Amino acid sequence: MARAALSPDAVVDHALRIVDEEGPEALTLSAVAGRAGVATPSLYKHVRNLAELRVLVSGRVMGELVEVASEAVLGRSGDEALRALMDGWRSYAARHPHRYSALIQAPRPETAETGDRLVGIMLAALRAYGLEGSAAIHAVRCLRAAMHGFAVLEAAGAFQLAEDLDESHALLTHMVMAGLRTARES
Amino acid sequence: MARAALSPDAVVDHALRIVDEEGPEALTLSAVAGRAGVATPSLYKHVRNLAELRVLVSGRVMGELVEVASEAVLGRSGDEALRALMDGWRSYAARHPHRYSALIQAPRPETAETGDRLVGIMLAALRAYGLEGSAAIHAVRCLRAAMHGFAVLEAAGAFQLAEDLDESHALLTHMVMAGLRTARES
DNA sequence: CGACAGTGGCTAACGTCATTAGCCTCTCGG
DNA sequence: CCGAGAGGCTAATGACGTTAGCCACTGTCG
Repeated sequence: MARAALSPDAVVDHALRIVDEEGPEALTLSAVAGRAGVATPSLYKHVRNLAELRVLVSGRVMGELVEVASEAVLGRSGDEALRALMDGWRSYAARHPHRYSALIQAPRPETAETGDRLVGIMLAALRAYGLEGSAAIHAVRCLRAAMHGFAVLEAAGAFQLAEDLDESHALLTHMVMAGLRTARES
Repeated sequence: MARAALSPDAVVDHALRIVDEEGPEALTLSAVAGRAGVATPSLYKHVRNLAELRVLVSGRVMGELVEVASEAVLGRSGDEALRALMDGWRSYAARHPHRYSALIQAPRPETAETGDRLVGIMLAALRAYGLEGSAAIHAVRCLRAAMHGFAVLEAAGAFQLAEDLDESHALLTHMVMAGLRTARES
C-alpha cells in the first residue's frame, strides 16, 4: 500500500481539471500523467484505460448534476420546482461548459445508477403536474431534451446572436411548463 | 490533371460512409485512405487535415438538414409547418444517427452560411406565429434546443424505456407549439 | 510533335498516444 | 525480520496524423 499519492479518484480529479481547462479532446493519458507527476503507464494501476477514464469523468459530472438538480427541486414543487431545475441545469452547464461536453449520453452500465437518479429527480420535479405512468416518462424525455439541447448549444457557443440568453432560456422554460399544463394529444 | 479518381468531395463521401457504418470516432485518415484505395498521405492533396475533413463532413450533414428542413416547411405554415419541420429533423437524425452525431455545434466559418440557412428556415417555419425581432430569435433558439436535444439523445440511445418515442416527440412538438402560442413572459 | 508544368499519388520519417510486459521497491501485516 | 503486493518505472509496440521530398502522367502551348 505504498504512498497513496494516486488513486482512481485522484486520477479523475486531474482528468476533470484538464477537461475544464483545455476541453474534452485534450483529455489524454499522458496529460493526466503529466499533471499527476507520474509516468503514463502508471495510470493503468488505477484506471483500466482511456475509455474507462472517460466514463469515470462522465460519471462524476453526472453526479454533480444530480447534486445541482436535487438541490434545485428540494422544497419546491410545480412551476417553481421546474424552473429551479432548469435554471440550475443551465447554470451548471454554463459554468462548466467543457465538463458538460464530457458527458457521455450513450447509456453505460457504470453510470446507469446515477442516470436513474437524475431521471428520478426530474420525475419528482414534475410530480405536481399530475402525470401518470407513461405520460410522466414522455414528459421527462421532453424535459431532458430541452435542457440538454439548450445546454449543449450554449456550451458549444452555438448561440451567436446578441439576444439575451437568459430570455431565451426563460422562453424554453415557459414552453415546457405550458406544454405540460396542456398535455393532451396534438 | 491526372486521373481524377479522388477529389475533396469524394473524400468526404468516403468519410461519410465510414461515419455511417462505424461512428464518428472511427473517422480516421487511414480508414478513408483505405476505402479510397490510396495511401494516407495522398489525402492531403485534397483535404488540409483531419480537422478540416471533420468540418467538411459536418458541413455536408448540415446541408442535408437544410434540404430536409426546407422540404418540410415548403408549402406549409403555422403548426403544420412546425410539426413537419420537427418530424423531418427527428426522422433524419434517427435515420442517420452517426451522421447526426458528427455534426459540429461550435460555430465554424466554413459552415456559417449553411448554419444561417438553417436558422432562416426555422424562422420561416415560425413566421405564422407572428413573432417579431428578438422574440423570433428566442423562439428559434428554443426550437433548436428542443430538436437538437431530442435528436442527440435519441441518436445516442439515451431513451431506454419502452415508451413509444413517437409519442414523446409528439409531446415535445406540443410543448413548442403551446409555448409559442402563449409566449408572454413567465 | 514535343517540351513543360502542375496535379495527384507514393515512400520514408517523425512525433504523439495508448497499451502491454516485465521489473523493482517500498510498506505493511504477520 | 520477511514476504507479498501495491504502485511506480522503463522498454517496446502499434495506430495515427503529418511533413518532406520524389515521380509519373496528362493536358497544354509553342
